[in-house]
Amino acid sequence: MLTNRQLQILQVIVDDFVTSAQPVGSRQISKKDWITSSPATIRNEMADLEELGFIEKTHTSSGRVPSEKGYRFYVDHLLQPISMSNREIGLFQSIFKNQIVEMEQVIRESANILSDLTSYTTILLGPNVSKHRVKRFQIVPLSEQTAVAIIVTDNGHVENRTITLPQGFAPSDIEKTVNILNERLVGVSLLELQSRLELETFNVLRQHVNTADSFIQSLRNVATFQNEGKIYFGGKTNMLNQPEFHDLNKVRALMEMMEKESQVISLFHREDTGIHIRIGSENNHIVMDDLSVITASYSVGNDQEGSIAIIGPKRMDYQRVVSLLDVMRSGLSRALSNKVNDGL
Amino acid sequence: MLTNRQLQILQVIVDDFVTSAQPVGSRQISKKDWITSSPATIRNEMADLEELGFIEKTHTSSGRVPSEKGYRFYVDHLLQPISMSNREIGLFQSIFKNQIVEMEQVIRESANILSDLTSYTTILLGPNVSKHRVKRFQIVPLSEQTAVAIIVTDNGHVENRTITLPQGFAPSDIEKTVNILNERLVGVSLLELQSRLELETFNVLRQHVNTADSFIQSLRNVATFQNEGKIYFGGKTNMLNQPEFHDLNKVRALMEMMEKESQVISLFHREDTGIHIRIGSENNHIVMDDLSVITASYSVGNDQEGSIAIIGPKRMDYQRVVSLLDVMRSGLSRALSNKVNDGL
DNA sequence: TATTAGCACTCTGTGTTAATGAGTGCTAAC
DNA sequence: GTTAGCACTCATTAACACAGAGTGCTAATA
Repeated sequence: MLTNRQLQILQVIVDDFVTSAQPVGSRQISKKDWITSSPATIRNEMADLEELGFIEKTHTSSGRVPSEKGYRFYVDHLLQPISMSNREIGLFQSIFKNQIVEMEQVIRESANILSDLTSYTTILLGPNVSKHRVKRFQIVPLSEQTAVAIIVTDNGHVENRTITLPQGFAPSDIEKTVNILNERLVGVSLLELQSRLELETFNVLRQHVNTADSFIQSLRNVATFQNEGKIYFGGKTNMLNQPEFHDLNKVRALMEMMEKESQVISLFHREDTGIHIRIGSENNHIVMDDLSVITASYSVGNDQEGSIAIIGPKRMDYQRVVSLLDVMRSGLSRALSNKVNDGL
Repeated sequence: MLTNRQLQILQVIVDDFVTSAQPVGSRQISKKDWITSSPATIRNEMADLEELGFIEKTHTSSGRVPSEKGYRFYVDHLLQPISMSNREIGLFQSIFKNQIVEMEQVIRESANILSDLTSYTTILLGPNVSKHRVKRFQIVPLSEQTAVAIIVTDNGHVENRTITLPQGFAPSDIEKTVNILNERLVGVSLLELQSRLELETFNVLRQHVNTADSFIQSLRNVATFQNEGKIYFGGKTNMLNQPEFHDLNKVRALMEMMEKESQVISLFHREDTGIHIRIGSENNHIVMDDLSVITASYSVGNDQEGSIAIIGPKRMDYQRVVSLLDVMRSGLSRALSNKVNDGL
């Protein structure tokens, strides 16, 4: 168990290092006016904190830097919520107050504002369409052989695919197909769509219209969706301003990581709904060893729908980011839920 | 007018500098076996070439480097088409041969393959929707107050917007609206849609359905499109491997530039249809002073539809990139045109 | 017993100097 | 017109000294 003084010292080390990015020395700590001990005493305490694994030296005679364990302790025990400035509150309200219609726009703007306010990088995982339910099918013919298949979901998302029509497929066949699909599949979630299509409609379709196998295959194709939401970035280049990214190799590694969708998605921990913090190696990804990720999820209606992540250096302003994320999460949830419930 | 020997020397300087990124010295040039002169002679010629502005020294006693004027001359007079390797041809065919349905996927893949083959960055400007023509309108109600408006264009593109319905708007009103829109606006290009909507349909709508001003405003909104195609990137991080990007500030400036849509679009010169090369400061953008951009446009059907750009260091392999771009341009045009004409 | 002042020691960062090497320009010879 | 030879320039690198920041330890102090 840490003594009170040790807690104080750890807190100063983390706070100072977060703002200055420089190792913190005993003299620097002793200067804080709420710290009464002399540098020598602090050095002794620091030696103990180091032995306990909370802080590290970058070389024999340098000041101390928080270790991952140190950050973890800080985050778990020393973090205190802070309130936001008026400017910040204003910015948030500006996204949500306008009667905004396009969900995509709200999300895009949220990502930008978050990254502006934090000067870190924001990743926003959009609502996962696979939970949405089919509201309406539509097939619009483009030519003799091609058409566009459209699915509108209950909260206004539109999916579309180009499909190939069987030879000699008449407009009436299209109409029949659309009717069959709408009769049987409205209300089905996109996740189940593929199997329900297979079980309930293909046979019926074969009976009523001139269906070729290629057409069935096209329809299968229509019912295939990405099983993760769309990814939005904010402030991708903010990271380059952080001193830990003076190393070009790190920059490249991170940029390449962010180009790969699957790797980006693996940064999120979607198990749970609260705010989560992963520090450095806790992310299980070499590229992220010097970075921390803070995630939160927002909901639309009752479902947990999407996630927000902020990526910054391990030396991140955890307090601030956690507070901002919390506000943003609830703001987004409220804004998007209103939009959907708007008269259901 | 340059002598034959001067041409040879300039060519070697550009070619060698392109591959090595190191200033080229007289000895190095004399080693090429098709160069017969001695280093001293070459030095004299180089002094002349420098006086003419085709090459430069980085410092008093360094080898020579092509100037912008030198590159420009090289590109205008010394460039010779090269043929592609089997591997490359194979890669190209792999995109186009599969019966691909989604235009977006073809474009995305093209961008990736181009950047893989060149190890530069590719920007692909997708087809500009504003030239497409309306094939079908559709309005799908989501709730009492909201609906999704959908426009399908003649080549299968789908645009959609969420709109707000006037109070007490009945399903039959929606049907009437859709009918009026389809009767009057099918075949109109998206570019003209806004004005035609204004002139020809709003009055009719006011007569036949319970139209609120907010509804009219929503429809106006529906008819507003981005007037440039969507932007696709390939190999955004390739640039980081170029030695000229060892400078972090340049990296940041470039990355920030690529985040801004308008700046990216200004890189294209869409006046004309051929292959265009802009070298360094010819791009009129500080960030691009050390970079060259090669652009080409592809067409779908008869219209010039989209553009491809490859961004690399000024010290770029112009021959190779021009050849690749030429193949890609015609491949893309053919693939996308087939897709559209497919039975018109 | 806990704290603190003092001091030797360690490591980083910076500025200086010297040596090396690649390349040029010029002159004189071919 | 071409080329060999030579003096000169500049960038790069290594070696070295020195200042500064910080530590750990010891001995004195409250």
